[in-house]
Amino acid sequence: MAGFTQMVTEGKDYDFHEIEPRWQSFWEQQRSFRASEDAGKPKYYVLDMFPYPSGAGLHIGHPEGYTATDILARYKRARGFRVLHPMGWDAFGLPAEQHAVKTGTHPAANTQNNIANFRRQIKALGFSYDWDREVDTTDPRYFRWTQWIFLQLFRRGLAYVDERPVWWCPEMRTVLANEEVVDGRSEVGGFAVERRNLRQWVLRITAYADRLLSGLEGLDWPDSTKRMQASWIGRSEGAEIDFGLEWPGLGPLTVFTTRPDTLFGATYMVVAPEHALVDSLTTPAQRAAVDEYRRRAASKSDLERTDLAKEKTGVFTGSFAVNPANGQRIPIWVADYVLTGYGTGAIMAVPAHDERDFEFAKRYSLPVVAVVEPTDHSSNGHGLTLPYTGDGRLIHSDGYTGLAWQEAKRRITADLAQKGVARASVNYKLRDWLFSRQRYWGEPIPIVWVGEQDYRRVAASLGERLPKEPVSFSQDGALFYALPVPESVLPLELPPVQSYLPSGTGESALANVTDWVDIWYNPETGVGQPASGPRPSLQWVRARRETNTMPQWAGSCWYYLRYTDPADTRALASPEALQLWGVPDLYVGGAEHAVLHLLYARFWHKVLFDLGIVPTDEPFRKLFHQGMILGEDGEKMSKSRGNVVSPDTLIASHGSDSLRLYLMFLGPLEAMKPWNPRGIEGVHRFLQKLWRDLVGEDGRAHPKVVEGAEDAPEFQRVLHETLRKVGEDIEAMRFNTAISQMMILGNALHKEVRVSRAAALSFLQVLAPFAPHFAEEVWERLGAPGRAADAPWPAFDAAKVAASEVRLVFQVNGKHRGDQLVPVGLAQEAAVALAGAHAKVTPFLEGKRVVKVVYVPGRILNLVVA
RNA sequence: GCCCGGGUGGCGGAAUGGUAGACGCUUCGGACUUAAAAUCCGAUUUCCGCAAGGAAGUGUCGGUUCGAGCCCGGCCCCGGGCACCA
Repeated sequence: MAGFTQMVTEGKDYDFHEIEPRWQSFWEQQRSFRASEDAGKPKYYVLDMFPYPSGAGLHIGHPEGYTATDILARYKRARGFRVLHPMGWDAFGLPAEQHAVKTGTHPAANTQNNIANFRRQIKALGFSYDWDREVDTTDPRYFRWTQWIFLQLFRRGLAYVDERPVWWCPEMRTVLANEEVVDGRSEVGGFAVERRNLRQWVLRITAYADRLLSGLEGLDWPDSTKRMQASWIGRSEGAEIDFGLEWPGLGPLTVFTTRPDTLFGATYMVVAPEHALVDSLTTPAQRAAVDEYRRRAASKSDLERTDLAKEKTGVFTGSFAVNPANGQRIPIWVADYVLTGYGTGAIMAVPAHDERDFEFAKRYSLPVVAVVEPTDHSSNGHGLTLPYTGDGRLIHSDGYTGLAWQEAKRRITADLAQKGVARASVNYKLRDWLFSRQRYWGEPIPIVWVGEQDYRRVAASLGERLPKEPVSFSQDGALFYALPVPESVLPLELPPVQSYLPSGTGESALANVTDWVDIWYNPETGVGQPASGPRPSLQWVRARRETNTMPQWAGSCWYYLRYTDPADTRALASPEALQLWGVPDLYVGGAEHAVLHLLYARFWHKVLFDLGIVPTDEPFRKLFHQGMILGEDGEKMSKSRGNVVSPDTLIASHGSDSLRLYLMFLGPLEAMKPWNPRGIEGVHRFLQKLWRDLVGEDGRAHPKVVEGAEDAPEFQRVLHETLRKVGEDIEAMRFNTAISQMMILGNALHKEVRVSRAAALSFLQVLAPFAPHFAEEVWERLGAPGRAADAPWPAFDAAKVAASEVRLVFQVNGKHRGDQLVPVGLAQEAAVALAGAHAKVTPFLEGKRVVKVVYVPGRILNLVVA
């Protein structure tokens, strides 16, 4: 034993207060868990969703997932893998900014304090992270590459600006994304929000919709998560159909429908209040009513337009369209149950076969024509309850009547396409990703805005750095064009500001830093100088910096790549590192990220794949969600309920090994489960008992642990069963049953008078991933060489697991009537004979005839009697 | 409304279609102690029984099977997600 092995703790008691910090500092000093880059070993990359380092500190939910991945990381190392197991900080975020607004101190200061606290808490749990690879999304050396990725998106035409209605929170004076608005209030803070149009950066994630959907198939993810992503993407196949208008000058009114087969049942049309043709379609007589309706719709929040819109409303425009199937004149209505953002913002209404259209038609007494009836329906649509949305064949549809609806859908689409009035079409619910925030504490978007003439002048020299279609917006009659900042000046850092409060005009605090925002800009070098100063030379152009910053999702979209090569200054990660580590083999985190984070990261990853930067087109092959830990009362933990359990408190009272064990013993990792404050006593007692059985009065090996002792066969059986089961359970992430089995072995050990040292050491090895401090400490006390963590995983001996005798259960007509120890491999005849002689069984056979024998060797013998 | 997941002792939970309740908590009894804590030993699904033993039992109703917590169908309850996406 080298170096460190002087026993600091000589005590005979299990003193975790001394043991745990001792091993933690040992690991820290030795940097024991640096990822081995030995290419001769198979790699295993196990990733946790990195936390947002909040001021509240670690929540009990964090170490739940982290313990699971740590067990896997330690287990895989023992199995000969080179393991990448990193940790970092998703540190941009609103709370830090709000804190900065309140205190006037830079958000980075508070963020670094929180990180330090999180790091301390995480280290106190003894996780085997490679701390040399820690990443921090707010570190300019990190977000330099977040910005770099943005520039790649920009140049590929995947980033654009758009004036669009977004949630505006007057209280925070900032814009919120849809996902931050819950029930018409801000998710953080619970403030009222309203709609407001603002210029926004948007990422064209819809361009990847199909690949994001089809890519799900090969992933080892929870089905529910895959389903959620699929329904979020919401692909639907149908057709765009042109309806002629009575005023030909307007062109056609185009709708999207998934049911072209119901075209003959279209009895009216609906356009969204924001539809471009509403004005032209409105007749003078209807003008007042339509204008009033549109005004009311505009002032409604999304909440009112969706959740509360139990009763559909609308107004007639006064115009008619022509059904291309039968030439019928059908009225065009405006109604807010049709959404602007989906399809064409207009629909053909088929009340007989759509619940929403049916409801609307009833309310406004519009005609209802059934054109599909169930196949097994014998009458001609009489007695059919409408709306009918099920399977069936067509009726009242000239030329298509009698066809199954799926076939009719194909034929009608094809026939209309032939005439040039329809096209097969695919639509997605997925919308482009709003990618800007009017906030200070985020990655600055590396863009400057210049006038049209300047853009033309410099565009040629920028070549590939620009998208094919320029990104521009107009303001007060002038056009502004987006120029990317050259990669050479990245990172583009946040300038100091007087106040962190958003400007209040819809821009971030950056808008107030005049010398930073309004600049003379050199497009070649990317250098900016205050516009208040003189123009350095004619090469420089007048520019305004982008004042939006990126949303919090940005940094978490690619952090798993940075871990492979966290200090690289030439690339987000070197091709060698990306080759060496690839993508995570396992990703563990909460189901609350099932859609957004995981979808956004997949999107960026696919773009990076298309750029040839990453070797795979999916980032997370295998995903696992740990379940939430509820409070003692079965409710979600929250400060207001006063049911929050703190890791710090538990480490102080029972130690981190006990906490780790209990977190895993609570129940299946994926299950939602309540915290039981008494429960941790159980696993703590298990460790204490084991200590007393292995460590003697002198603080060294217990006298019952004997080198070379012959272990009792039953003890050997339990030991090898444990070696087998713990390994299998870790692989399957069934940590709770692995711990049960170790407790069974602990109980068996306790009953033995003498056990071999080898058996004790094997036990410690399988325990080590769960309770690493304890295992190392006892390993050393027993005088074993090296570290438990470095010893190869103990193999189990199948021959020792098998018992020579098994308990065979006798059943009569499927009911348990007795049992008996029998030799393994007992023949059926012998088993039947034993049952026939068994005192408990014979009464049930009395006077009966055995008509069937079911024999499962080693398990049951079932005699079916008549 | 639609799509998932789940209902097992006082509690958390175990159970390749083969002894339901492993393991732990709780509670009760015993040992040790002046005493308590800790520790150790034992019991702990319900009902009947002094006992031996018997009967019932995995939300509910039915089905498949020699045998169902597990498979199939209906219903009830709980949790999660989506929610005018045409």
